[in-house]
Amino acid sequence: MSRNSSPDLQRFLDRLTLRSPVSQDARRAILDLPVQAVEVAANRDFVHLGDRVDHACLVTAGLAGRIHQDSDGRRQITAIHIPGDMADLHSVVQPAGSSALQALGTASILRVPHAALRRLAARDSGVAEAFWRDCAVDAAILSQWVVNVGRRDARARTAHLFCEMATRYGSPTVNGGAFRFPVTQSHLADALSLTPVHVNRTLMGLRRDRVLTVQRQLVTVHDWRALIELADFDPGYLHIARTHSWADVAA
Amino acid sequence: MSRNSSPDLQRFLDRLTLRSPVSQDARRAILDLPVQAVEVAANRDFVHLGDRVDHACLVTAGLAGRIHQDSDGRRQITAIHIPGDMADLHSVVQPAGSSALQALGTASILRVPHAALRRLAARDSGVAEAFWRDCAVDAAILSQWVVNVGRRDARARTAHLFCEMATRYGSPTVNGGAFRFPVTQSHLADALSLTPVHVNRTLMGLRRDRVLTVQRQLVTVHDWRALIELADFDPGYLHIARTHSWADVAA
DNA sequence: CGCATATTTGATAGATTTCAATTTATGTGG
DNA sequence: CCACATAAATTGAAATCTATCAAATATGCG
Repeated sequence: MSRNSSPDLQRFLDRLTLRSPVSQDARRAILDLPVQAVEVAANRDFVHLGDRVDHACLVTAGLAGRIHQDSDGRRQITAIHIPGDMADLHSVVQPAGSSALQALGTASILRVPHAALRRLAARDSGVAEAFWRDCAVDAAILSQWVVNVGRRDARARTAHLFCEMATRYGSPTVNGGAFRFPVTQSHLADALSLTPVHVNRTLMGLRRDRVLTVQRQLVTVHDWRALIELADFDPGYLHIARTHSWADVAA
Repeated sequence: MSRNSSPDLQRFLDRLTLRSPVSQDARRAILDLPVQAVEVAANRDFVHLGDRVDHACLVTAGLAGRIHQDSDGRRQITAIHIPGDMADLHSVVQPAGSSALQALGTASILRVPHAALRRLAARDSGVAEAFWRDCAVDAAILSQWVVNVGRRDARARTAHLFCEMATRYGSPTVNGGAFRFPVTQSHLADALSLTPVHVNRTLMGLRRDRVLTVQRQLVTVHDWRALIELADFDPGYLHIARTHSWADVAA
């Protein structure tokens, strides 16, 4: 277990600070958190179904998905985590998970012991609140996924996922409308509750209509306005306070 | 704003205690929480979309639903809360909601000021953890809803909702397989991402096959084993520690 | 180059929606 | 207690979206 004020912990702290005030002491403590680096091969679980874990997983590279699987083998991804996300911060208060975490493509993880996180939260109620708040945002995202999967057709659903991911990645402000999103169409199908075949057709439709293109793992949005309109997307639930930039884009 | 050690706060405390250890001091403090009672007419929002609230809502009678509505007017319920649930405990750390809370049928609510809840959580890290944990369970339920809506057909989906609600109500242990669930088929449709017409047909199918009957607002389960099997239901995610009784039923 | 994985294509089947109408419950005032 | 108004549940037929199955093509990688 190493202690390193790595850029990875810094990124986690930045994410936290985006939504909650964090004291100077707490910042230092977070950057000093003990961590253990783990590399995970593509489509490998790094938290298994039913495991009782004693650490949370900070994604530092690649993507992590929360995977549910029913007894007939049907898969459903209920969350996608990007670098800087603590994929299972909630495990601090609920170590026995009812789902697995899997690398979508190769991924790098930093294990952070629950003990250290708890100690931090117990000592500083501001940190406890910040952690709780981040979990609340994850829950808000989950609500949107229910709406997405439940009430939008394949096209709108797909558009909405791309809107969400773009916003979380910091696009379009960052790269002028393109962002790397290293998932396969099968992963998308698992996240969108569609079949891979239908994802393919939906993506082709979006390309045909000059809304966006997905090539390799690069998503290029040609028409943000159309995409947002299609998805009926309102970024408020992400609490990223970047709404203004969206307004710019959609204006 | 009255202070009453009402049975309603007691029920909330019981729910909390089910999942987290709560100190004697904290128990007293919770029962002493200031509250304001509100009656809500059927299908009326008591927390409006976009509202910034300064209190959380404890359901004391009836049912509360978290409602999302897209720009085309399609409705989706993303959570159903029963008496004893704090329907928006997360609002303590995230007062600006992206969804509304609505009474499904007439409901009674107790408003609990955020200020009082925060004060409690800040003073006692055990309480903070208990609150956080309850939110984590709500999120786990939400995950299951994504799976439900995304990957199960109408019949399994409906069965799963009834399993969840039965477990949360404390059935089948309590009433030998029957529980009051005062929602209309339209409400069910909104929760299950189906049309009211299809909910109706699905319920009739379940009745025909002697799995369960819904009459008025009473759900009577005739064949728990079949229901659980249909739903592919595993109650672990609810963290109610009542699994043993399910085993009895399903044995 | 050749294998494994990912994407694309076509045809058909099925589940659920949609629309429109009817019947049945539920509650209320006379 | 009945008559009425309203909401809820039920029914039928047609339309639509998405799944399923099977196969072909493309792509990445050793």
